[in-house]
Amino acid sequence: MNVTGHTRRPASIRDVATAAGVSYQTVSRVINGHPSVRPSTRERVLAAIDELGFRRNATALALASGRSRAVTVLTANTTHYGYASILQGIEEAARAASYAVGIGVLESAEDAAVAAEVQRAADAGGGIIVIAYDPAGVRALGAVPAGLPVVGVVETPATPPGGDRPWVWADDREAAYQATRHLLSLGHATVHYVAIPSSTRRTSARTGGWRQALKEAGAPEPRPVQSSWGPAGGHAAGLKLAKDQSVTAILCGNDDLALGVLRALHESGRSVPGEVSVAGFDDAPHSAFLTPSLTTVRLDFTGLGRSAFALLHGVLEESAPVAPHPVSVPELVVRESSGPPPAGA
Amino acid sequence: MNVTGHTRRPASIRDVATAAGVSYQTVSRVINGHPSVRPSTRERVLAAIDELGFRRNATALALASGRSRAVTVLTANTTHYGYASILQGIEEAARAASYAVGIGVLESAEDAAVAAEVQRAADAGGGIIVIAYDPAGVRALGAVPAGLPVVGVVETPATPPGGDRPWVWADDREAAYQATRHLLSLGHATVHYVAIPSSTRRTSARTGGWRQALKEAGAPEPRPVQSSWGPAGGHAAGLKLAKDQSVTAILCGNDDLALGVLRALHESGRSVPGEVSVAGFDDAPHSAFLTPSLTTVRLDFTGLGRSAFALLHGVLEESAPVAPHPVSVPELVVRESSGPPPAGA
DNA sequence: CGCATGAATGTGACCGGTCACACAAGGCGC
DNA sequence: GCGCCTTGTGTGACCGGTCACATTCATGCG
Repeated sequence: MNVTGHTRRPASIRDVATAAGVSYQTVSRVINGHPSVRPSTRERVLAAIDELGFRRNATALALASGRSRAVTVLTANTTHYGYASILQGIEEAARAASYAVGIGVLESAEDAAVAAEVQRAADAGGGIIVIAYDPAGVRALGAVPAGLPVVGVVETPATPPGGDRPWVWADDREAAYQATRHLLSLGHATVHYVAIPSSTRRTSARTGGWRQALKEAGAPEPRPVQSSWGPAGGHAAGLKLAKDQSVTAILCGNDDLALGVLRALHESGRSVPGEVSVAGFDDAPHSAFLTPSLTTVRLDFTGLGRSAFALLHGVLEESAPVAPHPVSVPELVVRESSGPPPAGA
Repeated sequence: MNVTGHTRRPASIRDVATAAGVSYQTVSRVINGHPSVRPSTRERVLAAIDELGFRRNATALALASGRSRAVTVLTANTTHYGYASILQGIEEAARAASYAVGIGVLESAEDAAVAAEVQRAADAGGGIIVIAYDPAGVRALGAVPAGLPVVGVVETPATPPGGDRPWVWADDREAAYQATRHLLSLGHATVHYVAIPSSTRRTSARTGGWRQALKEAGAPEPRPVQSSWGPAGGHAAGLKLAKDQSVTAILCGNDDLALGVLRALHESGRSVPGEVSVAGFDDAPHSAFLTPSLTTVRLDFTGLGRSAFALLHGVLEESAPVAPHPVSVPELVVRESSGPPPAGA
């Protein structure tokens, strides 16, 4: 090991070559595991590498070979539970594969801003993963120039794509369906829905699953309440719904929204689950500890992130066969916030 | 603009040079804003750049010049509110300065694993920001080889460092002090503390602020309850404290912990704030919407992240003067979860 | 025994930029 | 009219790897 205190320029393969008495190309062969290197030579080179503390320069590798072992994740948000968990999953998988992970935040959904951010991601080299749950993400996915390796993390598509499309998704349509059926099965006449901002299409996957469950049960379909991502949005929506005495069950587009709704119901003097049942979406870490604890549907966001990376990895390197990603089954988690409707209803 | 559909190799400065009828060096001068280029020449080059859709190759730039306009953030976690917010702040500032942001997660605090992750960050080139609120982070900060540009985001240091040290921190010591004084001022005999895992030192900054407030008030100092980061840890700690009828005020190391404590008190039949007051730390987005809403101390994590980047930016480029980062003042947010102790106590 | 074959290694060019320096043309002072 | 400085531009080497090809030497086979 290099123990000299000087912060000298790090050793290059030519330094190693000189130290080992071979050509730089032989060093290159050794670090790349090329078979036709005499064992004794390999030994000497490895010794020199160790002695000089050589590390292969990632920048030079990227420039010379074109491959860069890097992913850039484009996302509108890094703090919300779902987004953060997907990012975590990507990072895990990327680290395991020795890939570097970069992030770019889509602060605005405006076309020019999105395009600029996509450009930056493209400049970084390597692959791109776009989290396309919102308008900014959807636009970014669309703005990625053809030919670049990219994978989208999207809502459940209306019709499953050809199987080889570079997209992954959690089955949030099914999740919404399950949650709605759960509430209906408790005896509620219908279920109201507080929606997260849709990705761009008229009907988001979550809304679709909710609607389907209502339709199958012959329940009336109330207008969904459009909201934002955070608890404040849920709070506002909750205050509105609380005024309507006929509302006995509310499904929320995510757990943060549900939190706001719970608070609004509390402030309006309506008890949960006595008078109104509430269900969330995502099973965020805090949901089990709320009072009342929140009935919700768990989605495996971390696994989704891992799948996204695996798919991209397959696109970037021929090796790993691009198995169509396993859509994990959402899991209904029944807690205190849902129960039968009040007797009078 | 290049409108041909072919995914051809992107244009290099030599392509632009040929198109504009100049040498590649002149193109280099134009894209770097070098003054001595005849306006008419500059014009022609810019036209060629536009026509070919030329973008400067970041990898080649990094290799040739040594500067890489990139930051890698090393952190033990990306999903907890504080960490995620710091990351968000860093990203914002980095984006504004046209820097790429990479992340590396310290999954284990084990020395070898930490060292490997630090190596990866170093390999990426550019600067490093280490979030050192926990043992893994602290070790990573220590493992960064001398000579590399690095900034640490740390707990309030016991004695403010020389002013030019590449560290930033929020005043969490003061924040804990304020929260504790608030609870004492309501009439509580003392305040119990549920601690997040300390960074490594015996006494964390938060613990120190709490202790100081107790000491100044002449209040007895109960043993802090060591816990984890998430609500589950707070729940366990809360169940223990709930059994002790003398406990009337609890300060928690963060809002997630406080959430778990609230739940534990609820399950134990102890009312908040009637019998027990609870205060959190960080003012996470959901804290205002809990029932009861959570008294907490707000820390500007996003601003902290921005400061960290600004400091690193100053280290990497001589330009921006390295103003010592402004330690923002924590803000006590009094909500429903704190009140006077029960009459009998 | 001569030659094709393959293993082990070396040489030069290249990736796309930057840097140091050379060089031509024009303006100015003397 | 000469030298000198400044402005504008071009040439070659270099950053640290990879790639394509050349070279050397030992081996197998007709």
